[in-house]
Order: sequence, then structure tokens, then C-alpha cells
Amino acid sequence: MQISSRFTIAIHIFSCMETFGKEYKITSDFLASSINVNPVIIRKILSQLKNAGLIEVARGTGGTTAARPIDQITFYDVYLAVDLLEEGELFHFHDNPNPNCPVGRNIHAVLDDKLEHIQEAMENEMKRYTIADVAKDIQRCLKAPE
Amino acid sequence: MQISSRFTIAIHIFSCMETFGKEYKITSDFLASSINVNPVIIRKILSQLKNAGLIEVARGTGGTTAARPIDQITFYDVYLAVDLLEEGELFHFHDNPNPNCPVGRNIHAVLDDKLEHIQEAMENEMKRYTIADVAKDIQRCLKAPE
DNA sequence: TTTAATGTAATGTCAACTATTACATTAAAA
DNA sequence: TTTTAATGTAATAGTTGACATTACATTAAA
Repeated sequence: MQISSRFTIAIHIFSCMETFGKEYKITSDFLASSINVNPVIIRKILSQLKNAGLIEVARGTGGTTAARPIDQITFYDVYLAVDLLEEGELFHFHDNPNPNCPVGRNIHAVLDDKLEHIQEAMENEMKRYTIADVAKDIQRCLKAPE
Repeated sequence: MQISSRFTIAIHIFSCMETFGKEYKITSDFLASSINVNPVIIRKILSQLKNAGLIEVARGTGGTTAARPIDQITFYDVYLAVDLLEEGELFHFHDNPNPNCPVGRNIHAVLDDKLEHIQEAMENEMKRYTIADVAKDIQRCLKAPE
């Protein structure tokens, strides 16, 4: 199972906002064209980012801006916002191990902390990257000779 | 999107092999009863573990054993074996960013190494745990007073 | 030859992802 | 005030993967 493309799309959205925000109004159609997915998908993700307090979206007139400085928006913030986990658990544990079996009775207690450590390792690495890092690298690409 | 329960089931399987292997023959029915899923699901996972060279399965007579010392079988080995990733990629990147857009043209190049680092952080943590760690903790639970 | 396994094909249900159409709502601008 | 160009969201659909289940051919030991 892969992590949904909503995550990379969300990063792409922020990158467009940063790169084009001064020149263009950032609408769902504009974004859909750069990202190449349906505008309704974009609006859904924008809605999630808004609910997470990461962006502001103007109704009626349209347009989107970051709700705080982009060097304070980490990959982890975005990851949480687009709602990729059920109950915050990266691993889907099989639901009903047999309580009458010594292993079935204890497997959860024994595994849980290890799985948490793994999830944390991933989340901590996600916290190390910000939208600003991406925007900066995009700028560098644009300035570099083809 | 969560990581499939095939992973925790596989760990459970190894735990049963280690805990009960000397006393019982470890069949798919035996495992299915401890794990509480259909025996065919177990056989599918056993087949994946076998293909990855982690276990040996006896046809006809039945029974399963680890193919090498369990302190040399890491969570990462199991994770790879149960085939959770497409092309080894944890993140599903949106497929067709617009090549005519400066951001769309560069987003992949800019993001890929960051996503790899995140994936690696998770995988490295997975390599730190072995089946032996789990088996040992199960033993401790069994000895402890209720 | 019997028996108790594994291996696997076929089928089904369900949930999530992504796409798409349609339209009510909004707020600025004309 | 009307027009216009957005957003918000419901409804529907196709596709895929997870997991469940039945059925049965194959295997190898007893």
C-alpha cells in the first residue's frame, strides 16, 4: 500500500502558490492544470489544508494563500492534513488475534511500541523538510540553464 | 492509507513458529486459529515469506520453519517479503504533472530525494528490529505473573 | 492407499482512490 | 443589482487492493 498522491499533490499546490502567487491568482483550475488532475480533487485537498489551518481560501473571488510562513510548514503538517492515517496508525494491525492463544493474547502489547518507533522515525524525518525547502529548490531549477 | 495487516500477520506467524515450533506442527490452520483469519490468507503470506527465502514450508506433510536464525530476520525483511510497495516506492507520486509548467516540470526532481530520505528513515528503523526481539518479549510475557 | 497438509484458482464483499458532472453558494466587479 | 468567476460539495462511476471463502488438485508421509 502506498501513501496516497494527495500528499505529493498538496506539496505541489504549495509550490505553485509560492512560485506563481505574486503573478497569478491561484485557483483550483490553475492548480489542476499544473498538476494534471481534476479541479474537484484539488478543491478537496485545498479544503483539507484549510481545515488544518495551513492555507486560506477566498470564496467567491477565488485564490489561495499560505496561512503562515512556508518555512514553518513541514511535510509532516501536510501529511497530517491530507488525512492519510486511520486513528493516526501507520500500521494496520490484524483485528482479532485469538485471546486463548498465548501468542495471540500478547502480540499486540509486544509489537505496538516497536511499530510506534518505526512510525516516529518516519514522522520525524518528515518534520525536517518544509515547503520552503521545496520552493527554494524549484527556484534553483528555474534559474539553472536547461 | 495504512500498511496492510499482512505485515503484522507475518510477524505473528514467526512468533508462533518460535513459541510453539517444538511442541506443535505449525500448519496454516494452526496459525489461522491464533491469528484469527482465514487459512488461505495465511497460506498466501507463507508463500510470500517462502519466496523471499525467510521460511521453509513442507508440502504434503505440512509444517513451517524459519529458514535462518531469527535474530537475522528483520522487520524490514518481512516488510519486503509481503510485498507492500509498488516498485519499492512508499509514496505514490501523481503521475502526470504538466511539463509545460515550470513547477510541474521540476516537482519530481525536487521532491524525489526528500521522499527517499523519509522512506529510508522508516526502513532503517525497521532494520533495527528482528523476529528474535519479538519472540523474546513474548517469552517474557508468558513467564510474567498475570 | 489413506490422510492431512499445501498451493492456488475462482468468486465475492468492501473500502479507498481518483475522475467527473452538476449545481448551489459566494463575493467582487461591472 | 446583476454579472461573473470562483469555491464547496453532493452524487455517481471505474479501478484497485484487502481480506474472506469455497473448492479442489497436488503432495508426501504414515
